[in-house]
Amino acid sequence: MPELPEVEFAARYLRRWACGRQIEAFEVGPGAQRLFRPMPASLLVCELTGARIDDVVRMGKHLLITLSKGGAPLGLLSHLGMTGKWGGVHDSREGAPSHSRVQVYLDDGSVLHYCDPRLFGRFRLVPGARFLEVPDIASLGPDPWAQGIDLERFGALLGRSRLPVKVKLLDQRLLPGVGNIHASEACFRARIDPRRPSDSLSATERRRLAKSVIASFRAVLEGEKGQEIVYLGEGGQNRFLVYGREGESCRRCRRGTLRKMVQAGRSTYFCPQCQRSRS
DNA sequence: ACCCGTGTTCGCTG
DNA sequence: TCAGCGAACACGGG
Repeated sequence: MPELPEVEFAARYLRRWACGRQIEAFEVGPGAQRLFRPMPASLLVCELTGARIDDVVRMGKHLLITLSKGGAPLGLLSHLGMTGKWGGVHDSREGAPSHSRVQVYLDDGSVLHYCDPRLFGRFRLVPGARFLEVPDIASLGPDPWAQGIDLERFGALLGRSRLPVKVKLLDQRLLPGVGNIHASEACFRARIDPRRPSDSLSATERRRLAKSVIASFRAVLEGEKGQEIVYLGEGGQNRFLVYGREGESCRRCRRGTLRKMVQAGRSTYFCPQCQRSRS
């Protein structure tokens, strides 16, 4: 489910559930070994058993669970892939949620379940506290939600690429946390044609795009009042402006019909009327 | 049955 | 060497 807002919710949820708790057991379900590659899951089980959870932070779409064991710091990176989700149950006698792949038994009797039907998520153990040196993390740009967007840097990176701007937005070195939904949403909010080459945007357009990314995140983060996030499908209604709305009339200009196209293998939604090449 | 997919990585090509 | 593309990953839902 995750782009930046969902991962932010997951971080808050985990923080509230597990901070200060000790891990009594860490179990990995059958078939879930691939979540830990290239490290054998058995090694993680060994390292994490008995560790105390200190904090949970988010960097782009990555979750970093910081722990300590015998006074030594330890980090567990969790990436939710496309279908990963964390959930807690108060009592270990409750049945596991569907597709629970990893179970973290805590010292208050509760259990955290990492659920991931497609197994696209990833875990990574980071010894010590040098989290920022992990290549996955080091290559990310500064987090746009936590740290704001550096327009200087944003402009320099866009100016160096001729990729369609919507495709470029998916590059996690730019604004980590932007995914396929918010890339479309941000282009729409900024009234920029998603096909425009990145280096063709004016300074004004780049500023508008940066603000639009934040606005798009904020719409989700403020819309769900800290509850369980419901994205598209299964009961949740579509709260996005263009994503998944092919064929509907544009809510802004009321003239255009929203279209769907494929860019670099991913769906892009846009309004051909108000996302024009100029201005 | 068939197609699609909120993410990332790998291998191939030009 | 590198930007760019498509496939692969694995499974549920429309």
